[in-house]
Amino acid sequence: MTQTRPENPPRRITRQRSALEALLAELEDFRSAQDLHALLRDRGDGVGLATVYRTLQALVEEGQVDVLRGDDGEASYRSCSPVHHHHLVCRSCRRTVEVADPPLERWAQRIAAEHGFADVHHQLEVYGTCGACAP
Amino acid sequence: MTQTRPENPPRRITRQRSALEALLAELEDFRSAQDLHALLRDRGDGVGLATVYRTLQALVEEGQVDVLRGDDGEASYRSCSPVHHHHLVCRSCRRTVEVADPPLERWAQRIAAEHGFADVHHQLEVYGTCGACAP
DNA sequence: CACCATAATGGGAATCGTTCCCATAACGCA
DNA sequence: TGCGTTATGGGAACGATTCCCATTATGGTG
Repeated sequence: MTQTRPENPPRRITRQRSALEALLAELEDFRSAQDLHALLRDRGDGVGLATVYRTLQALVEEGQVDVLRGDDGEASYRSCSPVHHHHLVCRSCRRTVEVADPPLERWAQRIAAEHGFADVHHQLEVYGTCGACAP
Repeated sequence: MTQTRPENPPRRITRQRSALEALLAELEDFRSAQDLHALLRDRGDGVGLATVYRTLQALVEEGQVDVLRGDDGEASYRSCSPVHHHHLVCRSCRRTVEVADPPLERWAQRIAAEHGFADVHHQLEVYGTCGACAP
């Protein structure tokens, strides 16, 4: 969904970055930056909030992390696979499953073309209530 | 996409609300609240910013307006038809066309069921560059 | 038409997520 | 080990949105 940028500006491996990547690797749901910042602090790997934001941004650009904007505008992050995919998100606990790309590409291209739009890109999220959260 | 709430709390028709609805009816692209606020001011129908936000919120709840969150988290609004639909948005000028629901409902239901998710809902937006904005 | 209970308004303060600034610390190649 | 450069972090700055609340306007009603 996000393209890796062509040039590779030297990116250093710092304790902070490693800590954040490690944390993200363990989580399987979307978390806000503030959330991640707090989790790191609790775990002992304190990282400045500004750094959390910066690093998260970098990870998104690299395509290693997906962002999702909540209805309140707050961004949530989650590590993701490098291939094109979409998400099935539990609206209650935010647990997330990556799902394959549906046969939508062709449809989107056609619809867009019919209206004179080019360079098409789509964005799809599926929301539901997961088994564990069902009453 | 948004359901009309069951009860109908008396909603008064004020000059401000009418002005905003009229403005929205003329526009066919997503605009930020601040944008709409400025447009109203320029046009002579000054409306307080807080009121613009409140009214916009009400219109969204009533299903008369769609919201879209930009990458920067800023919300954009646009009047919309009452039936289920999606959007084809120009990433340059934000001009928007409502497009029909693709044959996705069934796919979403199936995928969700496979993962134990219920009460499924999907959200899809298609981005592209419209004819007028193509280089 | 005047009256009233109540919902709506608006200006400014308050929130809150996110970014900026910049002096200091850490990385990694030579 | 040394050095040029990038990363860090704490606090200020920002910008969108919401809150507060005294004032005003709406829409029945008598």
